[in-house]
Amino acid sequence: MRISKDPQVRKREILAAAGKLFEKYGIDKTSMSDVAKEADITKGLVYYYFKSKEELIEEAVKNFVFESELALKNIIQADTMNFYSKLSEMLRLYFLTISKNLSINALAKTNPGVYELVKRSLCRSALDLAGVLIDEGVMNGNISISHPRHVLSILIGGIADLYSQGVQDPKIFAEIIEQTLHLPKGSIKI
Amino acid sequence: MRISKDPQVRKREILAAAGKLFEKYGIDKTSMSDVAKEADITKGLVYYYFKSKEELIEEAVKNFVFESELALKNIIQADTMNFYSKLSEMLRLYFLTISKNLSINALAKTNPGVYELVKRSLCRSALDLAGVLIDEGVMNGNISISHPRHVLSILIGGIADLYSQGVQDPKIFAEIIEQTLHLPKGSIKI
Amino acid sequence: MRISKDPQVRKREILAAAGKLFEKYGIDKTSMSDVAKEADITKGLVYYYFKSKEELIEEAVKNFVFESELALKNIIQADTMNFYSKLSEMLRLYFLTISKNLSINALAKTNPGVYELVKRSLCRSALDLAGVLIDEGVMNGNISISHPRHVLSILIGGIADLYSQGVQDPKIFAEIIEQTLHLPKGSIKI
Amino acid sequence: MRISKDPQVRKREILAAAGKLFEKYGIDKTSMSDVAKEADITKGLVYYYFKSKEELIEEAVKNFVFESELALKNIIQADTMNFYSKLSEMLRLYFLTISKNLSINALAKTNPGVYELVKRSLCRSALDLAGVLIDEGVMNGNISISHPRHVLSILIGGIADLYSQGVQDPKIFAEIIEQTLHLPKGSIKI
DNA sequence: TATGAATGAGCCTTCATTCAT
DNA sequence: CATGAATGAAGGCTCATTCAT
Repeated sequence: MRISKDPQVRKREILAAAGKLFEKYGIDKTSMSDVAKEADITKGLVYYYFKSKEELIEEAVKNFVFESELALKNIIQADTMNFYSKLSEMLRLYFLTISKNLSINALAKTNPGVYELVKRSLCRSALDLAGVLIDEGVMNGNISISHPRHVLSILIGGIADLYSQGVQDPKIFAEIIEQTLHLPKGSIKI
Repeated sequence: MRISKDPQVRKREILAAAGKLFEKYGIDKTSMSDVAKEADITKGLVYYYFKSKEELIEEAVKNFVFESELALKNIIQADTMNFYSKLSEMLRLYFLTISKNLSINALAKTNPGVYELVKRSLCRSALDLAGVLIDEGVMNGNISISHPRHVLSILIGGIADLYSQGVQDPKIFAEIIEQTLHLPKGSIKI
Repeated sequence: MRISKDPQVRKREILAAAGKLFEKYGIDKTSMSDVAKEADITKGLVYYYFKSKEELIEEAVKNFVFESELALKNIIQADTMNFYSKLSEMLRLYFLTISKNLSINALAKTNPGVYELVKRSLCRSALDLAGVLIDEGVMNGNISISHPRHVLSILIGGIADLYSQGVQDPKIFAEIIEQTLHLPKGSIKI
Repeated sequence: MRISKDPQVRKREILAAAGKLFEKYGIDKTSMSDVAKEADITKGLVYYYFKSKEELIEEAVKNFVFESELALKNIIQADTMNFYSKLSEMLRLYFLTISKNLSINALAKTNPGVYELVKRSLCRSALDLAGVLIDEGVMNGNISISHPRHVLSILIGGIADLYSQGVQDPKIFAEIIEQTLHLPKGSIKI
């Protein structure tokens, strides 16, 4: 039967369906048919909203990153916390993001061109946001290491990898981060 | 025209062609036809040497990892250097491997099942080898941080990422490593 | 150019095309491309209606057997005829079936797995139906030979073979059948 | 290693290998590679002895039929037996042939064009040979039915089918044959 | 908006056949 | 005689994309 919906809603539904399948099976192994089935519509309609698979991918990824970014932003910009709390909070959120959807990685690792989109995009946003924190720390004297942004970058990527390899104890990460950023012991509480 | 070659040579050529395309475009987007074309032979011949695409992939990956491992082993097991030199040497080699073939990552990141094979295999081997060094360092008192292996793991993955993002100055890496492992300044020379 | 048709019609057309080629060239030597060409559509569309060649074969065979069965049933179950008329009628129909589509045999003999499906299915149905007649004849005293069902089976198969070898005079068959079943001369009229 | 053999021997070996595989898997599903492997030689050599697969098939089938014929001939032409003994003997042999190598049927049923070759060839030879017997019987007054050759043909084909469907009791066949050829009870002894 | 039949290109794989050695 | 590397033409199947309704 023929169900008409608000275009915006439909589009979001398709994006959601695509995102779900992309994460689960990878982009290459997800066909437009699959997406249509998952969204409970016909292939034709998918093409009505997205010119091509490529466009669908692009938007799905944007969607993805956007959601993550949003969450990060909200928390990190809170002005009520001190440096260490913010860092802690941010890390907690980061782990949440990683664990809740190991899918970020799934999506990323699974797909060629997309990898850059997601990883870079996520890292850029993480760096942008966390970077401000870092700068703040540097200015406050809370952070004294050199190349703080690069170190942050290494941490962000490396931690995600470690995590996906099974190391998931927050305490360990806290210690490692303190150590790596040369922060006082116990300053990070995840 | 018909050019016969020593099977060993042919096989290597095919493996090389496959490796090249896999790195460049990803495995899924490289067809057996592409491989044949790149190797300047017919599809049929590819199948003469490899029962299936899967087998070709497997061997190409093995090939890949093997070469990297070999190089790492050779250098790291040299008994003539002290801790810092070995670490330096190893890092130099690591960068060489990464830079020469960003392909490791390319290959790895691009492909689902393959990702594990390569990354795990490479990381395991890097950790195995470097791990010994680290342990040595711990025993010697050269290394005093906690979770040294995890930190190493983070560094290995994170550095590769940073590198592939365009940061390629060895000095920076040296500094970061010294800092992260809490080694004396200037101890690492890449 | 693009011609849309009622799916049911299309499906039947494909089945018909497949049936035709299967009979003519054998299943193995008929490719999905051939079927598509014969049906004047693209391969893709064949796969739109049938998941695989196997499924197409299965349905084509079912189609085939079904039609034959249907006709046999209708006539043999008529209650208005006596034993000999029924037998005559049935034989007439049998020859019709054979001659109209020598294909039954063609299809059957040509294909390994399929052979059983068709031949067994057709013979079973023929035996089931004719068997009732035979039993009736035995009870009426119209048939007095031993192993009547086996004899029937031999006749059914053997007649088809003879027929396909060029012997097609109904009178000859009538005589042979009378003789073989030990019926009065002239009782069978094809 | 390179083993040279008498060409005639080699050819026979290849024919034997082909025959074996053709019976076991069917002609279409037997590749020239398979034949070469079975004969423990290379594909090239198969083509040295047989211009094409078709030629190999042809000769393999001839080979096949020839062997069967030979056996039939030998027995049936013995002058020491009376009509009924010869018929009995011939039937015994026929069953032997069928049972020993249901392969005849296998080969036959499985392959399109080949079916005719084998079946016709075998039937022709059976008819030729048995036909003489039948004629003898007719002349002697031992056989009084009409269309004796056609009946024979039906029996030959029908019996093989019945046999392959599981009915394999010689007594039943003897009875059926006596009955069908209108011979005295007990005259056939298989 | 929405449907779903239809297309066409491309993919992995198999195999009969050839040919330089 | 014999080898086995090399070719080329299909074959079964999938899927992104289009289009008439």
